[in-house]
Amino acid sequence: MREEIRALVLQALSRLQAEGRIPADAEVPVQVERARDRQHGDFAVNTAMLLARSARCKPREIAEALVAALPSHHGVARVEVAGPGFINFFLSADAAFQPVRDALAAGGAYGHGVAGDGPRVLVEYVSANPTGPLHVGHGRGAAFGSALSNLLTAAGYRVHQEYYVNDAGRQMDILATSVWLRYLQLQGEQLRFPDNGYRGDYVREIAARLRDLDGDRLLHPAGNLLAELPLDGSEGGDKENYIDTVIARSKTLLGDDDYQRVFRLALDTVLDDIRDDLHGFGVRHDSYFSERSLEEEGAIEHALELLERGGHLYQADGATWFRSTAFGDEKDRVVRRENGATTYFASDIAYHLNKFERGFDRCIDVMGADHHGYIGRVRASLTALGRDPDLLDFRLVQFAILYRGTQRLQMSTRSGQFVTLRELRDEVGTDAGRFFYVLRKPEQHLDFDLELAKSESADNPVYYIQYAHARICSVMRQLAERSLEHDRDNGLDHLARLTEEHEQALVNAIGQYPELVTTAAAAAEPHQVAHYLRDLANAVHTYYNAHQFLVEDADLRDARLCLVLAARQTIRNGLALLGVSAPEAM
RNA sequence: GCGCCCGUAGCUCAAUUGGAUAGAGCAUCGGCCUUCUAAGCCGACGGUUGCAGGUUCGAGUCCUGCCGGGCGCGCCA
Repeated sequence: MREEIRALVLQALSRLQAEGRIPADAEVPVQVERARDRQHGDFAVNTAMLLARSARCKPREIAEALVAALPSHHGVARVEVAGPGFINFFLSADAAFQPVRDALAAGGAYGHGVAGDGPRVLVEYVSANPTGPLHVGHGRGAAFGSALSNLLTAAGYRVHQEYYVNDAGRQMDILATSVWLRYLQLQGEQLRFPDNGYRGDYVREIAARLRDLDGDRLLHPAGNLLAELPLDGSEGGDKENYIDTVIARSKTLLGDDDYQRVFRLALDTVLDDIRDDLHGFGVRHDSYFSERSLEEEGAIEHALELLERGGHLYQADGATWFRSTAFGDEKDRVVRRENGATTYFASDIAYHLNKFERGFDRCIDVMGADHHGYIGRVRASLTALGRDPDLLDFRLVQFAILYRGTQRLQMSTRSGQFVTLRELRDEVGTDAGRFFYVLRKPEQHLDFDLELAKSESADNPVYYIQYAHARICSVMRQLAERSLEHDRDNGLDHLARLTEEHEQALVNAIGQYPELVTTAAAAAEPHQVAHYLRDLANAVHTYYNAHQFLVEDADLRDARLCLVLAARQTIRNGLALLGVSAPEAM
């Protein structure tokens, strides 16, 4: 309908231009927006106001002229000029009920574009270092990225969801070494654990598994490991230097094959756990992309070579630098260290280049807001490589601050308080967890109150929406109990009986869903879906309280049931985008 | 110091991306269950959108400068 109104206005415009009422060269976008207020009809057009200057004429006069030139249309009942020069469109009753017919006909596809023919987009999210279980801090990125992916899919994009696995860095060596040290302790070796080692229970569990699988094959006397070590941080030394020395010695003592054995087991175990955790949270990536594979397949050298060929690299202080300042970055960045190793940034250049080489039309990186410093240099590298940096979007997700009632939770690993995503899921459930994480726009800090998320009360917006869905299901159960049946076709034939204000408000809300999906997808803002659903649920509850659906009059009853079933379908579709279930009973 | 993000009702946040009288929830107060689930509904109270300028038919939204808060500024990942 929106498009049809647009077409009508365009026709009126060209008529006025032909008559010379407005300049022929005036280029004005015709924006059809949904009226906020029922008083202003269904749709509003602001074209007259935009034309005022170039036409040197009062907006209201242009609006009057436009209305006069407007072709008639069966879907439009009435057109008014209002306010400073808005043109308000009132839909005919028949056109106004179209959303009900659409929602019932399309079912799970209502509001969702045709799948599989849009641009290909890569959404990268979570990408947490596989050095331990997911933290509640990762939960928001997971919920956001997943909802965004669903939203883009619904809007017609072909979405590929990816997790970038940082399996190549020093942190991974610290993990592997931590596991081995715990393994040695399990075998009865006496040694002190490094300050910088990973101390979580999961490290001991991996160590125990290593012992079960490999017995004492990897056992080395602790004496060999501990001989002539520098002082650790708590001993007055440098903890970074200490752990690096322990890592180096572990590699020497174990040899390449055995060290890799420990490394792989640690990585695989942690990654399996992360995957399982995400699945439990309704989050599914299509692929896990290994940073190490970039190295192994020469992708990093490939990227650096391209930069070199373009003259974007130079040598200084023994290292190789990328002249990112030439592309707007604050300072140049090292890509190859003095010791010959490439940096994490070099991997990132190669990874992003790889994304585009795989043929995606667009890429979106969802990451924590603390990584925003990375945007400039990654964009710079893409530009240097001859790619269009505007095809890569960054969505920064701010931290979530957890509360238990009014008490703010400290989320340090050390405190042993509520820290993992799994614990959060266990406590509040996937539905509430996912909903609360995406309730706020991503760049806004999020206060996540566990008590509220758990509460089965009116305060809890998740239940409010789910309850609206369950109530409609309950009505249908009541219908069956009364040995009545719903004749859908009869209902659709009598939609005109739905004349109550609450009914029109509900139809209106249902009709907004398709454009909401489009808008929210374009803005990459899943929170719009959450807010929309709250409004839709409110329209359902209000209607429910004001009117009986199961009335004697079969025509009216069938029509009302068509309306609430359309609402139920819309709630279901919207909740699915957020990864939240739509229970039939509560 | 430089860069990015954020300042909206007592609290937590929206605002169709520049539109009409800035809206919800919570909290407070007052109503509604003999009727399809009260996890619901209706009403009241609550605002100089951090401050000061600017841009235009129109600014919470855009530009400038302040004030306040968060994050970032490694040959770490």
